[in-house]
Amino acid sequence: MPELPEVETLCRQLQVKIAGEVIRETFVFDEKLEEAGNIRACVVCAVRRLGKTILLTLDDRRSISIHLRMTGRLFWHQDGKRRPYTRWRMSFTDGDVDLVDPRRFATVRIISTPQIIPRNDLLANFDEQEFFERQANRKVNIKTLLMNPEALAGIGNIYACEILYRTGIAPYRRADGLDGKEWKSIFREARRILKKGIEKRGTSISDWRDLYGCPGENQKELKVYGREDEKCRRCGGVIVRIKQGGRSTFYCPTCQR
DNA sequence: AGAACCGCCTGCTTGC
DNA sequence: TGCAAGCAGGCGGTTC
Repeated sequence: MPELPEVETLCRQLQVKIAGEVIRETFVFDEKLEEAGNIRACVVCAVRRLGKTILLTLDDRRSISIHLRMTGRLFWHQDGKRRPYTRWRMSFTDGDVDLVDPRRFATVRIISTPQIIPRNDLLANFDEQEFFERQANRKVNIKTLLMNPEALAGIGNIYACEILYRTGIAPYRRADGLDGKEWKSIFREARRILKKGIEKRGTSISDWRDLYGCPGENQKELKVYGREDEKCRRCGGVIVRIKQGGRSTFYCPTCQR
């Protein structure tokens, strides 16, 4: 599933491919995405990432806001064909960008270009002070907080598990029980892991593919996610899986306290 | 106010 | 083998 590194990978590829280009037309193949039709002859001025949202700024003060949720993918092609589960299309002079999404969770909205950029993105203009004021004293468990898009942008289940493993913090710890040193290590490791994920062009554990259909390489870097009952690479203990807020959390009970 | 839970979706896995 | 039930999960909305 696309998280920050996957979306960043797509944005970089889109930047090269469509920034400055004209959207000739958009096509809707799923009535849920109806509002994303009728874009005609608009220039894509900029490609930006806001957390896991892809923002295409147009030349008419509007933006196309794309969120891939679980199984959404963007796919560049020049054959004009419609692959299975294609829900929406942007047509350019020399090719198309298709939204392919089997489960139909992905959203495409046409919005006024936002002027205020949130400051909860660890890889952008992160506001640490605001984070401590508004998030660090909450009673939720740290795993759930890491995944909360209001608290931190772009971190989903896979990267949340990996970040906590690398910091040695148990996922069930309450956010308000963490000390300054632990928060520091969360920020540091989160940045490191997310950057690594971008370098590796994302985690293709299930169906993630980039704009050209290529898998990423980051799945080889995973230490806990999807490794229930397997050995911890650090201590040799067994990785366990628990449920938090309806979602699977993987962690090492020995290394994470 | 803030934490927990629900619903949207559908392909894949599991169990009988 | 075949079919139904269960599972996966981001996140906005609702409920507790």
